[in-house]
Amino acid sequence: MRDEKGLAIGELSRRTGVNIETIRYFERVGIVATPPRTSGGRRVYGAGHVRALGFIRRARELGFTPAEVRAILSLGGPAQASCSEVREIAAHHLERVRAKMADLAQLESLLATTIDRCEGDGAASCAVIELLDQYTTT
Amino acid sequence: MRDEKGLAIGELSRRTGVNIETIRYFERVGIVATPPRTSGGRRVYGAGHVRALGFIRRARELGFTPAEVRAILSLGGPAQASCSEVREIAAHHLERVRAKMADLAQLESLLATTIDRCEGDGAASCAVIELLDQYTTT
DNA sequence: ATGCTTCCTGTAGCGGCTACAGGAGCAAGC
DNA sequence: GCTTGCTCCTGTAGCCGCTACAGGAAGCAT
Repeated sequence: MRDEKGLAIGELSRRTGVNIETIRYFERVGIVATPPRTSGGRRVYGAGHVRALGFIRRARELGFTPAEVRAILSLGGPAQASCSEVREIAAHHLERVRAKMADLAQLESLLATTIDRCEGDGAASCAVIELLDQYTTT
Repeated sequence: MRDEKGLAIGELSRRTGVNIETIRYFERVGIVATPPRTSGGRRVYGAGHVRALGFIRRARELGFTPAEVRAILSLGGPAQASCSEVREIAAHHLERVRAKMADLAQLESLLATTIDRCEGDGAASCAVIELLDQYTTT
């Protein structure tokens, strides 16, 4: 099984950095294609699987949600997916990233000024606690 | 039970916006104090609980992790927590927020330029797919 | 007493994995 | 051939932070 065209699951795991259990999990839930088996029942993976797993990993690193990854993979994966559809998914993702950035920026300034107020003087009340101690929805 | 000093769980839920099941869950896992009970076995909440739940909710809205919320509550909650300890937790949180912002900024520009490259020309290969299709760890 | 609402406990589900246990495949050494 | 030792197999249960349900009891108004 040292042929390029037949990897055992452990080897696939090593090459892609994806946990063995996770690979089987991906198969179970339909994220990756079910590989063929040896006569003894062991999974045999090919280059396509290596690519797909690497793809999944990369996409998750880039913050794509599992649902988005699924969507791209269901378009045929990196090999066949249509450029425009993938681009649309990425564009959505970009929007989300930007929204999150805006949220965080607001939060950052709120936290920073509050912490600063607290640090400045040793007044009776703690600005940070006050900040947290109001449950009216923002 | 219309006394200010004795709320049923439903009323507490309504006032704080925290799900009834979640309130009981918080009790089970030790996030909030176990309230006294009526003779019939029903939980009776007071102003302290209202405050604590509101506090938890607010802190979660502000992105504090459950562990951080727990930490602050274990300092005695909004009422007794020490200003400096709370401030330290908040400062850590602020750091994390800033780190995340930096990450997102990088991701944003990567996504934006990649999507843009793809949009520009109808070349053979899709820049977005190429971006995703490399599983070497960043 | 009868209904109606609220509350109680206990248990199971979600997603996205991860971690076992207990058994079988398989290659290599002797 | 047989044992050793690794990898792999299946199935199940655990993690977090909740949420949802079932089946029953409390409590209030009529």
